[in-house]
Amino acid sequence: MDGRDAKDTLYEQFARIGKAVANPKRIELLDLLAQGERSVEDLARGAAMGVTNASNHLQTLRQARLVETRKEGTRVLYRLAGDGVLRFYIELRDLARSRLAEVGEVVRDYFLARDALETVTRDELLRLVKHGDVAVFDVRPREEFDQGHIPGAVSVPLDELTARLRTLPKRTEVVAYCRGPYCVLAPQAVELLRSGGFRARRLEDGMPEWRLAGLPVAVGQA
Amino acid sequence: MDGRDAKDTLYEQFARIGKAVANPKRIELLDLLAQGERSVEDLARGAAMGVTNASNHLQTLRQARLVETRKEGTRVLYRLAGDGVLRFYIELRDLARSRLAEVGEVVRDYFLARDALETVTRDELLRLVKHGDVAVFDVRPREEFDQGHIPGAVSVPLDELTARLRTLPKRTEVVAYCRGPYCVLAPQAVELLRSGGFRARRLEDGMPEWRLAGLPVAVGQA
DNA sequence: TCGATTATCCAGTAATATCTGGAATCTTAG
DNA sequence: CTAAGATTCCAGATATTACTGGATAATCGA
Repeated sequence: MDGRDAKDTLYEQFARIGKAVANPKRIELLDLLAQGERSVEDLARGAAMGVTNASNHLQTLRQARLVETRKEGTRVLYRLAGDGVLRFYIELRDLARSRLAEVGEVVRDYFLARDALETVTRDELLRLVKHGDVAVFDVRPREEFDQGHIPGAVSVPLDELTARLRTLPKRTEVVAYCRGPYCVLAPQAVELLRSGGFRARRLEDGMPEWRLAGLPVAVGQA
Repeated sequence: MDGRDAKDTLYEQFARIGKAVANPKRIELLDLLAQGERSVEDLARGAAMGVTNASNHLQTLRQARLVETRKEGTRVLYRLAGDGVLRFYIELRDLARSRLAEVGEVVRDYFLARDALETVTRDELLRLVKHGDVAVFDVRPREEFDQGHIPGAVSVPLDELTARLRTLPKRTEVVAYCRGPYCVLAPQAVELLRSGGFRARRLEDGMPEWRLAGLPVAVGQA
């Protein structure tokens, strides 16, 4: 075994991971999977692509050992292959953050302007929940809520929010959270709540980061 | 701005980072740059490729903002663009670690069998140095030592080690370190030292990890 | 067992990446 | 100002990747 050959093999293994995240669609799939396991068709719909194509990308991710599968009846459920993958994805995302400053104004505003809305850190939220001072809204789709949510949070998908406002006492403070820092659901929810006269903030990031921080997670329907 | 367009742009930015590390040679360049800044020709030699090719890869890395440049006379010096890049690289490397178990026995042994040799953690080494109980050997090339090394360490490139052994008291314990967990310099040094009758161990990882952990770094010739 | 549903496999095509040599650019030494 | 050295730009051949649509395999409910 030559030193050069060994090195080549080593860096080739590293590059396998790199190749897996060299495609925007595959990253979007990883982002969806960070919320919990999902079927191929579901993922294809979520990432706006054909089922065949989604299946192909998922195969690629599986060969790189970033995702794992489980069969349930006629469907194949994909999930992230461990927390290491999530840590890696978050590191990638944070590193790419500075690049967003370069792309068009429009995109920048779409994702970054929301930082202006006041956010709550995980620790703050924990404290608030413990004192019972706030209502915590999980504004993701209900299936994602069921797969894991912050204990004490209630599932309020965005399209049900308006209806829910009518039964909510005006003086309640609300903290909304969703998939992560680039998810637009929580910011939209906060906007809706504020225009309805409520005090509302959003969690600075989302469910995956909460779980990765080792904080408690509740599973199943509330 | 449509939500789909915005998402596409977002994930495209993430994928730019992915594409940058989708090639084994580029990863090897990053690995070299983790030790400090180097010129194009130097990097090309270190990664065993043509200068033109190396320059191309470095351009790619620069466009992804993973590296930055500085001109010095007729040469261009490349360096990592901040600690975020190093953190990302380390996360990638750790994630790829499990894949090494799949490749041939030969490669696995070349890099992983060395784990059998007893290692020292960073905290242990700090304590040992403070008590003055050990000699710390930096077995990387001298240029890398000059760009940053553990305070109190002496530069002993591998090819000078044998000569150095003659002036070393037999009862001295030595801790050797090099570029990182996949670098073969320190393990080879330990082997040499032991076969010469010395007590020797190696640091579990290398200089970049030491620096990233916020531990003190000395610059310049000892 | 049969039809419906879900996922994967299998070409074929368009697009992209990699590597190589030679030419062009820039900087310093003399 | 000129020559030499270092780096980048450019053009090409080759290989790899991304996506599409049709065919195939696996599973479930009736």
